[in-house]
Amino acid sequence: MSMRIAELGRRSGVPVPTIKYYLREGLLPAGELTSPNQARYTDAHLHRLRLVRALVELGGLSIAAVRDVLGALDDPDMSLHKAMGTVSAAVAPPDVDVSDEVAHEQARAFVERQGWDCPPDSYAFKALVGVLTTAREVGQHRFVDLLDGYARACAQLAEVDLDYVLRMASKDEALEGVLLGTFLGDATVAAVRAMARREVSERHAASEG
Amino acid sequence: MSMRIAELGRRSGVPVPTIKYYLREGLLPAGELTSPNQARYTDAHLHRLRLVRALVELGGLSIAAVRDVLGALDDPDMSLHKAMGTVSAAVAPPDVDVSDEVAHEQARAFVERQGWDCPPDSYAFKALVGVLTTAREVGQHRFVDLLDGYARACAQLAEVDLDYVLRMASKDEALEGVLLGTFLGDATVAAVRAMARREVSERHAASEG
DNA sequence: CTCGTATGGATAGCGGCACTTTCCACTATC
DNA sequence: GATAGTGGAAAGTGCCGCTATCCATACGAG
Repeated sequence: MSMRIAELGRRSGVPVPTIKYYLREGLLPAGELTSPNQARYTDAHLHRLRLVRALVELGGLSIAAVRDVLGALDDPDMSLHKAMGTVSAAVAPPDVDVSDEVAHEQARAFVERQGWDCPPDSYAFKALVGVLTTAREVGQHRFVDLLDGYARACAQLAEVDLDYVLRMASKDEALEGVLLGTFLGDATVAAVRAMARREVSERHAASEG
Repeated sequence: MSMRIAELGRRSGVPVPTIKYYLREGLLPAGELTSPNQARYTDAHLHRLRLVRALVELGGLSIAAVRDVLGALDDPDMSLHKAMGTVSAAVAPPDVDVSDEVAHEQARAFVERQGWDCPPDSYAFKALVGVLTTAREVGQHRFVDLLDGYARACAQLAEVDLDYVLRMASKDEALEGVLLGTFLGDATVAAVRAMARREVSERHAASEG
């Protein structure tokens, strides 16, 4: 279905000037020009626009990060594996301090213990080192002991995620599934974790007396 | 140990003007005045300052949100339960759209299925509705099917977290543990999840051929 | 005692970012 | 032919997390 910019705005809930801004920033492909100052937009534009908003609002990504992620999505040579890396890069805070030797060693030992193959220059590894560094700085010296418990739960999460992606019909769909799965998944885990913690703590309080 | 503002800055790595800014914003209690323009700061200030940086940098909280969270920490009447609510509120994006009836029903049914007691006006519930709404908007209609799998993993995470907090000696320590556990935990889960996903997808690729 | 440096406190300024506003010549539509 | 909408460019806005500048005063080495 074809539409003009006003309808695109109405159907997405995004103000027209903002859509123009996204077009300018390359987050949205230009519409098909029918005359020098008239263009038509399709459902694909609407879909992409909703995707942008989801990344910005739910994922909290900057405009530049959204551009990177969408670029990966549009790249025909993009594998699922590489796409995950791009997403990790986009989510990661720009400056993680990786200089803490102890935290680095804790992370390395953890990865080894799990028998995982995660290179120290990957974003995931750096992110973990950053967290462990922070934990040490704020005096949570036992925090590192939680990692193995977390790993078991996360492995379970990964199985669930993989199953979801494998049900996708096309590669393009799977790519978008991975991308969204990461953001939606992180947000979902945060929410469900809060619910579960509440539940577990109440159960504990009840059993105490 | 007692120090002046320059040393506080040096030991925390935070510029002195920024510390002054935090003092102004009420994120850090004033030092003890020894004369009209001289004050002394203690290790408690240093600890608090590191906490603030962790919340800002790792948790991505705004200054106002940090103030709320720290206020909860300082409140002598604060229970672990209430503290969790405050933290959830601080992490939550300010404006979640909860008007999607279908998403709301999906969330309600999920909570009921789990046998959980999570009121629809809690931040966790609203956050989940927001995620499900977004999932629907971007066309991930099967995303809701992941919830039960996530719930099992999150329950496991919650057990691990609870165990960690129960080992804390004092209530104050436990409060700070809960607070930091939420932020550190979310960041850790994101990082470990990325590692695990990578691992699972590689294992799958290997078994395929 | 002196003099350079540091301090607390107040006020103003800055840079980045995600939009918004304004303008224009032009076009579709009523 | 009047009115509203359009693509495109450029400048402006508001917020936020600092950062810079000042000042009267206080410390601390010599």
